Amino acid sequence: MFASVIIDQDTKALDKVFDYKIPDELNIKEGFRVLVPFGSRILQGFVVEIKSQAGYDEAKIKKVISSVDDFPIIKPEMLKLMKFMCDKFHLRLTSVLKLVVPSEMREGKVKDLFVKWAVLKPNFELQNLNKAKVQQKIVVKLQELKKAKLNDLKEEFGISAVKALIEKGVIEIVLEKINRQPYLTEREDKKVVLNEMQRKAIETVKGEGVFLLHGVTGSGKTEVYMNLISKVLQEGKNAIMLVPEISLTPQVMSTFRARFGENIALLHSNLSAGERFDEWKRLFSGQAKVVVGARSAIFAPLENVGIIIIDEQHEATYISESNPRYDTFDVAKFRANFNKCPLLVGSATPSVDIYEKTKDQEVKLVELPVRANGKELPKIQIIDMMNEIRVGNSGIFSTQLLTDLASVINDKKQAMIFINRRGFSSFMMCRECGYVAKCTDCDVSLVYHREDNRLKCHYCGKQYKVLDKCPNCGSDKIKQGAVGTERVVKELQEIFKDVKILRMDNDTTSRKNGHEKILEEFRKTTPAILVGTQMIAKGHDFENVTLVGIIDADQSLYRADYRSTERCFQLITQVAGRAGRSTFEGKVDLQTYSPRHYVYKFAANYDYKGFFKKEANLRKTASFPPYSKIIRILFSHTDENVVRDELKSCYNKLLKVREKFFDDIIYMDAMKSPIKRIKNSYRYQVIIRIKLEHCDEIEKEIFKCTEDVLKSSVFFEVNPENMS
DNA sequence: AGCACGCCGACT
DNA sequence: GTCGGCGTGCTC
Repeated sequence: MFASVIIDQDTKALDKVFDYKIPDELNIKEGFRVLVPFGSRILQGFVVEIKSQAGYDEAKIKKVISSVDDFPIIKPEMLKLMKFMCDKFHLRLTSVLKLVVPSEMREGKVKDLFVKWAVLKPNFELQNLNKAKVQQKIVVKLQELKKAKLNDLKEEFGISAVKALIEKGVIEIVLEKINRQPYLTEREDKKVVLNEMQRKAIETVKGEGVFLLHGVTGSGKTEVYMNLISKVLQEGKNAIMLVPEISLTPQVMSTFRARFGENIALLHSNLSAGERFDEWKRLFSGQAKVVVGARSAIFAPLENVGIIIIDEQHEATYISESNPRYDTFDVAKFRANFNKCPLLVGSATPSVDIYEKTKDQEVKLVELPVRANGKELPKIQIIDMMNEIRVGNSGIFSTQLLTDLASVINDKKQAMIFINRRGFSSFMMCRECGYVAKCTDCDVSLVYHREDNRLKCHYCGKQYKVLDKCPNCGSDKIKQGAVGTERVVKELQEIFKDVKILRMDNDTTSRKNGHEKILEEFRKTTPAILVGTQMIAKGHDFENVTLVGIIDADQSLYRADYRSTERCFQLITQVAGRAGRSTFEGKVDLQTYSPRHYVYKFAANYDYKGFFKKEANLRKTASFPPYSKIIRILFSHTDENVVRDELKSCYNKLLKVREKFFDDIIYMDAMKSPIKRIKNSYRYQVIIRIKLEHCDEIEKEIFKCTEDVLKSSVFFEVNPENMS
């Protein structure tokens, strides 16, 4: 028999399987970790296939040296998933490998899935050790103790002596499975009374298929998730639940731990590699039956999965934008299919993309239209900042917001000020009339590029001169629209001198636990104002927050992205959800320079369906996803000439594809990437927008065009989240 | 990724 | 003459 082995080294040159002969005495199956001779070295690899015929010159084939474990590390489902991902996202097997196999089990690391005991072989030859004093000592010790932990021996006597004894056949290594201590957590069975809607939702989600749980903020989605997981456990099956990293707060984790006790494995970014590996092992061995974690938890080595849940479905974190680029939803769908179980995605603001799929029942819609506690959603007031300017207030804060802040402080309550500041690129807007510079061809906002002082369209690459006068009203008050957290804090502090004002953004939370410390301080201070970016919009419930201010709602609106309106809607809804979580009434002050934009009307009324209808219509007319497909091919290499040449030859082939499918390809162009150099690599890209009808066929042809790109690394993205 | 093989410069 | 620079290419 022969084994197809992938070598655990993520390079283009090694992205193929290497065939080895399996010696009769070795019991090796698919998914096994093996040692193989590779060139002049011995490397670790993973068996992806067992076959009776070698796909290589048999005279040149080498033998597998040994297996590392006596069971497959990669389970059959995961092997199939790896192959699926390679196909779907055009990845290398070796890249996908590191998602499926924890780093501890990869190259060179054979860690404590077992205790490795060293024992003496019964009939070894002592005379060989005459001169090796250290080795003799080891033997004496082992004669005394019968067995010793291999690592202890290595530490006490040095690696080389131990190694020598193993090579001479004096010591044998015996593996013993580690029995881990179960989790010690008090289980707390809080009986939560479910409402009719929740009960109905729980009943509906069963069998195969994708379900979308659309529930307003505070409608009790989490309770639905937990009940579904309990149900699955009762059936003797396992469950996977994904949440965005940012919402995996200590409170959320303890809620799940209290509910599922030792059945649960939590995978979050604060775990050390070792702790992460421990959880992985508990899942692998079946000790843990539920995994709750961020994106990568979708690769949990659970078998017999009864449900997969993705919370906050619209979050961009579910799309991996580096190294192995993949979309978690597709991975989840594959696993749900394989396990013949439901995939449930939930959100208060589903992506336009998935909501569109509910129309033809491709995704089944389950709704939770009211808050579980029966409370009204906070009132959202749209504040026209153009009007503020007209009445002579050109500051950051509207009179309304300042009045509301003052009354919050007076009531000893709390407020959150939300600032939208993502990335350094920004749009140009006239402070006089609200004009925003847009691309003439694409109807998306232009992005200011500092390095060459130009405005660029991220969809077609067209460039424009920077404006010094508004083309609409002639005013010179046209500038980039970005306000920083620091400035907001500073100005607020000047107005409210004695009030505690906390700041939370990437700068203040880079230290470990910086996040928690600030939130903790905020929690116990009244009155207080918390100023922050995206990260304050998620998960945290502060019962004293009665006011939420959104400073520059337009920021998300005019990002150079067809999805910017959708994001703006999601953001407002989420931020608004922070206000009035408890007994107090909440209010949201939404400041904008374009108050008549349709997104505000729908967001202020919490009218998701209305928004969807409008947005879907616009996308359909403009042929943007989900009514078309955007493919981005990113080339990068340290030598700019190499990327440019390879991109060019690829582009020439693409031109032929365009000729062939002329009516289906809406747009295609090659350009520099907006961030043209990252980590010393030059980045060029091709953007192609195609109609849906023949898109699979066209996609295949497009991928073919990049096959003989040799030096540059090539990445593909479908409907990219951002184009940097 | 590594490591071998290979074809040109300055040195015991 | 050869020791060694790192460019190119292969690893079942």
